[in-house]
Amino acid sequence: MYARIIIEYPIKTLDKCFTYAVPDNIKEDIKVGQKVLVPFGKGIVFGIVLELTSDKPDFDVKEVIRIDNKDIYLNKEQLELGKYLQEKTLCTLITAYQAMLPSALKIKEQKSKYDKYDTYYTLNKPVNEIDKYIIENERRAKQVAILEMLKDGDVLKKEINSSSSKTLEKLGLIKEIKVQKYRIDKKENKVNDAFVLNEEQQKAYNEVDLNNYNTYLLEGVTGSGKTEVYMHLISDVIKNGRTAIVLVPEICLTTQTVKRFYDRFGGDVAIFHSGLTPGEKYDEYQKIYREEVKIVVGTRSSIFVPLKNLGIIIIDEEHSENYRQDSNPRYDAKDMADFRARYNNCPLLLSSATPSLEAKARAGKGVYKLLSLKKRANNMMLPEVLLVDMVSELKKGNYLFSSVLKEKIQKRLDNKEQVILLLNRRGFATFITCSSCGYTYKCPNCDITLTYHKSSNNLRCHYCGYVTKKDDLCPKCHEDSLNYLGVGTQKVEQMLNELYPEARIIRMDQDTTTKKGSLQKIIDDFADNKYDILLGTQMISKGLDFKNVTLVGIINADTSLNLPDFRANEKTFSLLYQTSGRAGRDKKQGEVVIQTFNPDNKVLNLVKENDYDKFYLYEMNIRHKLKYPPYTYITLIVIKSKDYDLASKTALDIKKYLEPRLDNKTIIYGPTPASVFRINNIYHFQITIKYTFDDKLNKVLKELETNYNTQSQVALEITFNPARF
DNA sequence: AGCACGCCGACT
DNA sequence: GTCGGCGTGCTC
Repeated sequence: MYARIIIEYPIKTLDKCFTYAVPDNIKEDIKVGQKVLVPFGKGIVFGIVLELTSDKPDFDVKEVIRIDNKDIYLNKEQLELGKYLQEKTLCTLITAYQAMLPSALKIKEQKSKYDKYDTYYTLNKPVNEIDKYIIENERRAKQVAILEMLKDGDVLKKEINSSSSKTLEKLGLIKEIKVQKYRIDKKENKVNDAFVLNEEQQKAYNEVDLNNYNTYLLEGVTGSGKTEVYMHLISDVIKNGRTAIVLVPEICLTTQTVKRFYDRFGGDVAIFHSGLTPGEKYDEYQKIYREEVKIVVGTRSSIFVPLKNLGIIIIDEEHSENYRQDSNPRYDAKDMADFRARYNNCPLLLSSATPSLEAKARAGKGVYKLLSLKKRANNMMLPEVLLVDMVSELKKGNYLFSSVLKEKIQKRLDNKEQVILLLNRRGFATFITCSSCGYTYKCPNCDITLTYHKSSNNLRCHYCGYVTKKDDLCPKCHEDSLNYLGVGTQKVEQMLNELYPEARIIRMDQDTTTKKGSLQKIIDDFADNKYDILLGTQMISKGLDFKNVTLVGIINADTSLNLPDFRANEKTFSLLYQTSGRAGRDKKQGEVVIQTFNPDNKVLNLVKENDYDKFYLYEMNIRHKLKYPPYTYITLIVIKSKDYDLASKTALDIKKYLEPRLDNKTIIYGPTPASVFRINNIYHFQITIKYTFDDKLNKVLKELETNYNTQSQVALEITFNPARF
């Protein structure tokens, strides 16, 4: 028998099968999808078996050394999904398979053993013998107590470990056993079927055909109870003996959503997100392999879990950029979900209050089936939105907070209600500029404006980590005119403290949430009313459900509008609309204050109207005129090199290479310096390809990669459908 | 990725 | 004359 194997090195030239002989001693155990150890060149490497065959090759072969772990392997569906991923993103096959596995199972040398065990004591003799011993040794109270306990069931060794237990062990009456312990253990199954869907939810639920592949777009206003619809569908799927995957953007996971799934489905649920340790992920994976769980709730990479017989895939907050991975392999979890839904002939449900224009357009064309929830589940009105003109506020001397917002915050504090404040800081951070000569600090490696950190009085590059200290005088003109420009959450927090010394304020941003569990703690504390004001960046916009929040303030609505990105409007609308949706989720009516320097801006006014459909039509019109997605597709090629001339020359060469080979309706833009031109002294050029239909593209780009990506001084990076550029 | 083979510059 | 630079090519 021979095995066709791909090996662990993610190199274009090794992206093919190598044939090895299978020795007799592992013939019985070897399976397609397994991780094996093989000799390769001078050394020994890991690989994955892709095919087993009896055909003798016409060249000499080496033998497979051993199977790495016969219980862990990629199943047939995963193997095919990996090939699809390779095809979609032009990565190597091994890269695709690596991406599908949690770090503990990756195809490489494993540093540690991940299985975790608890040691228990258990009876080692029949009960009548034990009873006999108890009667004969009545006065040995401790020993008797232990035996009586063990008669009722095994007990953790550490709870009863003593000289008495050791004696009993020596006598052979009791013994130790090891039981694998899951790091996350949710045994209790508090199935709560009591929740009844309202009319709209019921209608959406009825529309979903669980027995066939179809893609649905569930468009539901904030607070309309989309999760309840998922739960009911999943409940049916499980009753039919099938399984479910629910994808959520990172932030939603640490929050109430997961709790709701546990409350509803208990031990049937496994979770996956970046906050888990490798050991925890390993354990969750074990539960799936052993078919102990039926539902996986997790972030992007959870789409690869080896759940068998999928009955539904749900993608919550469908519009989120987080479903696209922006490092290799640059896949879109939605594509992967589509593959798996087809493979398992089950529905794919995309869901959002502000669907991506792509999804909404497909729903409009009937490619997706549209389900809508227009009312909030509690029948509350959507919050009332107020736009405040900051130009005139600035004249009154109100820099960060308008008088309206200040007044409304005070009112909430008086009423013991809570406030959420959003600091929209995308592409906008605290930086230092000289008001005399205009000097700004930039990173010497990356051409990026350095961000000022007040606590350490230094400046940092957020791309490469470069740090320098702030001067007292401007390094260029030597005037004492170095000022802050832009605001960070720390600055806003400081101002809030001055304005409302009695208010309890909690900040939620990168700085305060990096530690494991700290995000969860902030959310829990705020939900418990331990704070009055939650101040945060974009991360507060999604999925959070605090009943006592009646006011949402958006401090600077404009920053994301000015992004150099064709999706700036879409991102802004989604961010503001979703953030507004955090207000008034219970019995009290919510209010939203949006501060802007462009009060006439169309997008902001559509947020004010709470009207996604109008926004959709408005934005589609722009996209149509400018030939942007969803009317076209975009593919981005980034050319990177330490050598400026080489990078720019290669970029030009590539353009010349592509022009005659692509469809003549396809447009090639560039090369231009990439939005971040220099990172860590590596120069970035980019070429943008815009097309509606080009069946040659994938093939041509594949050839391009093989032709150009072998030069070690230049690297190519191809992204289909980039989230941003 | 690693390693070997191979053809041109400054050195004990 | 040799040591060693890293460019090209191969690994079942």
